Order: sequence, then structure tokens, then C-alpha cells
Amino acid sequence: MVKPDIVFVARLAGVSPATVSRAINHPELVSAATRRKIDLAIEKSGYIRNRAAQAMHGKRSATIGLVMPTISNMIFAEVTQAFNDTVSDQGFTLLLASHGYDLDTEYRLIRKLFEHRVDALAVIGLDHSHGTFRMIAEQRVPVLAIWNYAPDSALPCIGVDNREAGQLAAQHLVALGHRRIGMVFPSTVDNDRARGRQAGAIAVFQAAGVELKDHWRIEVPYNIAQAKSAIAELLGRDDRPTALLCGNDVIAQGAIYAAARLGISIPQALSVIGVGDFAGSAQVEPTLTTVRIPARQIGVSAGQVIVDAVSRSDPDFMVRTRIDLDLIMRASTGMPADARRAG
Amino acid sequence: MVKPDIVFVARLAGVSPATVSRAINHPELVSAATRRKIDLAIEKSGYIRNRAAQAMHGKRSATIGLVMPTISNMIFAEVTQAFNDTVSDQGFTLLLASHGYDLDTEYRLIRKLFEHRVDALAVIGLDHSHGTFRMIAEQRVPVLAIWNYAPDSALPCIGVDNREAGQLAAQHLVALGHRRIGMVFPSTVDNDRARGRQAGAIAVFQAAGVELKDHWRIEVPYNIAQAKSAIAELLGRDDRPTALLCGNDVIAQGAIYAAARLGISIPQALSVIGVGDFAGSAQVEPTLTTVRIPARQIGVSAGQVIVDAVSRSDPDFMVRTRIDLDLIMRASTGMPADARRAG
DNA sequence: AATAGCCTTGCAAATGTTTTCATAGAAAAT
DNA sequence: ATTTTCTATGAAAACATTTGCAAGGCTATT
Repeated sequence: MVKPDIVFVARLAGVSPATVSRAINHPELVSAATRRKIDLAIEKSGYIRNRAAQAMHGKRSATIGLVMPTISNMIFAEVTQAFNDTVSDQGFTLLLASHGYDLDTEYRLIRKLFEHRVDALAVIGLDHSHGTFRMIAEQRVPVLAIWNYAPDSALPCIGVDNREAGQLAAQHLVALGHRRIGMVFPSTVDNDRARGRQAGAIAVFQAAGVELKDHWRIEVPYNIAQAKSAIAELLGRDDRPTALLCGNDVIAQGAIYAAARLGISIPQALSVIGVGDFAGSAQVEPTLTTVRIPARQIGVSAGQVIVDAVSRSDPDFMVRTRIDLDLIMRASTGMPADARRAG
Repeated sequence: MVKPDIVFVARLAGVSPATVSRAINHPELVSAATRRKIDLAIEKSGYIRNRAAQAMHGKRSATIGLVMPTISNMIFAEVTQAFNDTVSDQGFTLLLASHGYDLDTEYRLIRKLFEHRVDALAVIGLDHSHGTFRMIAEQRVPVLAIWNYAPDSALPCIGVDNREAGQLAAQHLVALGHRRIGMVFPSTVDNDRARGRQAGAIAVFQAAGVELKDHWRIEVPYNIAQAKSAIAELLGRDDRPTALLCGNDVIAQGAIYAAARLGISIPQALSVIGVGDFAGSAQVEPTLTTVRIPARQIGVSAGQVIVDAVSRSDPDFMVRTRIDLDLIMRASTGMPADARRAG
């Protein structure tokens, strides 16, 4: 019992392979009667069409590649889900790869995706290796950058302006009257998201004359455990800031837990603000003030745009969509103690 | 400028296509000199081999399918990451699909994966539709069930005994002296994980003579927001339990936040236990007592087993690996108030 | 009644690669 | 010097499908 192929099905239905192929891909071209016979033969034989053979014919492979820094982090799980749902509804299957924030690995993974002849490719952010950009240009396949927006991006992009995200967060702290502010960010090498947010925040602080002390600026990985312990160490010192601007909500949650552990009350003694508004940020106690990045919306739009580009088979499409950010004020930020006394 | 294929590269290198193919797949069969020429031609032309054509030849497609209920939930993100890392190291690429806890959707997705001729397939849990089982049997492709262990499973499996997980959690509460216990679980239809845990817990409670009140048992989706609000409602009533056994850590985190919101102190006035030990469970305040499911370990073992089955091309392999559970005692559970007085 | 046009189907070529078999030349053994 | 054994390469078949072209049978039009 070998696997049934299209000629087996054809024989079983008493028609030619060509007709079976048509019945599957262009049902309107074959008469209702033969279609029924063929459906029956397919059912009976357990035939499953071979996409590889189809793709070889220059047709679509019906796959879309998605490359992310990591999957196991709340940060990207939500976009991935939304993106997958959207393209999946249109009959595509997702080829997933994750590179652990390493752009050389990313290059190798993207190459593999091209080997599989993905119909389109989505990547996170606009930071990529030179080789990656060259390969993408050669392949003539629609490629979309997700998560980041830049008006002058080399690739089509759908996402937010991370600089603005940093600004919004910083402005909120400044407006509340904070002057003693700490910053907790992940490494900014190979990570344009974090870099943009940090730059935006620093610009605002400088314009407002807020001095950033070096020992209140720490670098931690995207990881609650390490964020919590590093921040606990920072907050344990004698001289501590009245507010913490965190590179994202994962780190901000770490900050909230660290404060809870040390008995520092939020927002009375410490304000914490994050970026992202991930699942859980609205539920932590105290609930987290953050700059909302609408992950689901980004994933859905990205899916639509990319499916559209594929169906127009337009590798040179250009789209730059800026998704709006919102400052979500919750319970983790407030005026610093001295300002409260003064006001 | 069309895309270079293997004959283009061959011409460029001054050899036959067969030699190029060999240089790529069995480098040891071609002389160092020609290999160099070919590498150069590949580099120069930007050639990327076509896996579809390769797969069509009856060779491996170098893809592995993974079907999950959902990706956007901490629960599965970690296994997915570990599994992906493992198979990716061996040269495979992941085809991902998520069905939103619907087994008919799952059937359709698995069919699509088979269309793409995945070399192997991993699914979550042992609950699947009849059609799915039939299709899997017909396809002669290694299939592995992840996350769940059962000694009599129809499919090879690697995972934990969910019944035991429920028992461990229940025993811990009983041992602490709790008698007034609430249970918060997701829907158990089409979800053997939740079903097993619930059954295990109930068995222990009955054996211990603990009476489970209906109005202390609620059903919520896997979702912090809804878990928190439903639990807050439960805890807001006059008559409330001294302990909450939660179907997993996501729900347990919701319980912790709900208690915090209501000013109910954990563990003095309420004990909370979860199942899973997801990222964050060790950092919440109070830190969460839970039954640890080693997600990373499961993902890695699963990846190894499945790659092994593929390389032996053994569709009928059978493996049943039971991964050990551990009760992780943290700060969210303690003796009930009356027991403390008595003791 | 004859012709034109449409609908349905089959034939065969094409797709990009791998692999079996064959061959030519070189190296080794006699 | 002749035969044997290797090694490196090429020619061609095979893989499962799609599609352009052609043809046969109808219906509709005149």
C-alpha cells in the first residue's frame, strides 16, 4: 500500500490526472458529475495533495515565513498568534523561525525559509544584517517588517514608532513631576526597538533638564526573573529614584515585584512605567501604567498586507503603516512624594 | 533575470547539474577543485536550493509540523520555543499551526501540514478527533503527542501525568489542613490536560473527606483578565474558601491579583496553588506555589525523539516518556487560619 | 440542416532536483 | 606493460503535479 497520488485517484474515478488536478484547483472548470466522482475517489483513497509538487510548478507554496527574536516571550507571542490567524484564514501555513536576537542566525534562518520557497516573509524590526538585505533583494519575494515603523525604512513596515513610545513614557513621568528617574532597558545592540525607545526617552529627559544618573540606569535581558533581581538590587540602595522607566512591560512587571518584595509602595514611593501593554499588565497589582503597543492589531494588519502582496505577486510593494500608540494610565504611576507635599 | 536554478549554476561552474547536486548534498563525493568552482558559482548567482523539488523526489522536506491550541499563551510558548530550538539545530524548520482548542479545526490544520509533506508531526495532548487519528494512521509519518503522558496512549507521547499533577496540588492543600477549597478550571471539553488535573484533585479531596461546594467551583478561560474578575467575584462573597486550586498558573496569577485587589492577604487568609510553573510564577508577589511542569525539558526531549524517528524513518515508533512533576512550595500557600489557631 | 461557439476532458510538456547507471581516466597491482 | 580497482563526472529517468493546446460532443443560431 503506497501513498495514493493523483494518477491513482484519477484511475479510481475513471478520469485523467489533469481532470483531478482541475477538480481540486479550479472546481468551476469541471462538471458537477465528474467532480462528485473525484471527490468520492479522494475520500476513498485518503489522497492528500502534494504541495511540494505544486510549488515546484512555479505555483504558490502556500507558506509564509515568520522570523522572530524569540517566541517564548509574551512580547511576540501575541503578534505571532494574530499574524498566524490572519494568514491561516487565507489558506497559508506559517513557517516559523526564531533567532534569539542574533542577526547572523537570522540570516541563516531566512535563507532556509527561502529554500522552502515561502510566498512571503515577515520579520521583526528593521535591524538586519547586510547579507540579509542583499538576499531579500535578490529573492523577489514580498518581505514585510513588523513591529517597527520608520518613515524611511528600507523594507515595507507595519508597526509603531519606538522613539515616540519612549517619549510618551518619559513625558508622563516628567509631567507628574519626577526628576529622579531610573531607566531599565535590555541590550540595544541588534535591537532597534529598544534603541528607539531609549533614545526617545533620553531626548525628553534632556529637554526637561532631568539629569540621568548612571547608577540608576541598568541593562537586563527580557526576562522577569533577572529583571526583578537586578531591579531589587537597584532599589535596595540608599539613594533611589522616584520613578523607573522600563524598556517593556516584562521588565516593568519585574520592577513591580521587586518593589513588592522590598516593601516599597507603588505609586506612593515609586512610580513604574512600561512599554507594550502585554497580557497581564492590566491585571498585575498595582495595575501597570504603560505605552500600549496594539500587538493584535499589528499582527492582523501585517497578515492582511502580506497576503495581499502575495496575491498581487508584487515583490516590490511598499507600505509603511504607523500604528498609533496610547499612553494607558493605570495605578503604577503617581506624583513623587515631594511634589505631593508641595502641591 | 530569472531565478537561478541548478542547471544555471552548473553551466556557470562548467559542470553538470548532477555534480552541483552532489556538491550540495554529498560534498565528499566531489573533488575539492570542482567543489570550489561550484561554491563560487552558487555565491555569484545567489542560488538557493529548492526544497520543494527536493521533497518531491521522495526526500525529506526538512520540515516538522507542530499543532497547538494557542501560541499567545505563556503555557505553550515555552515548549514551542524549546521544541523549535531542538529541531532547528538538526536542520529542520517548523511549520506551525494553532487551532484555538477546536478539534475540528485541528483536523483541517493537520491535513494542511500533511499536504506540505512534513517529515513528522507533533501535537499537544492526546485528545483528538476520530478523523485525525484515522488520517495520522494512513499517512505513515511519525507523530508525537507532547505535554501529556498516558501509559496506554494511542500515540507516542512525552509529557506529564496530569492526573498526578492534580493530585499533588490537592494533597498539598489537604496536608496544610484546608477543608474549604475552591476549584478554578478552564473548560474540560476537548482538553484532556485540564480534565486529568481536575479528576486527580477531586479524587484526593473525596478520599480526604473534603466536601467540594458547587458555588466554589468556577470555570474560566485560560486568560488572566477573565480569571481575575471571575475569581474576584467568587472571593467577594460572604462565604469564601480558605484555598483555591487553579487549573494552571495563568489562572492562579489571576487569583493572586484578585486577592490583592480585594485586600485578602495571601497566604494568611487565602492559599493559592497552580499547575505549570510558567515564566513569572516564581516572581509574582507572593511567589506562587505550584506543580512544576518542565516545559523546556518536554520540548527538548520531544524534539530529540521526533528527529530521531525521522532519521530512522520509522513511522511506527512508540515512545512513552513520563516526565516527573515537582511540587514547588513557595509563598502563596499556608495553613488555614483555624488550623493555625489550633496548632 | 449546416455552421458557429461553448463546455468538458485528455494528452503531453514542463517544473527543479536527485540518483542510478555508465564511462573515462587515473592510480594501483600484477 | 597489462589488467584491475577507484574516483570523479555526466546522461537520463524519475518524482507528482499543472496547464496550454487540441479535440470531441453539445447546444444555439441562422
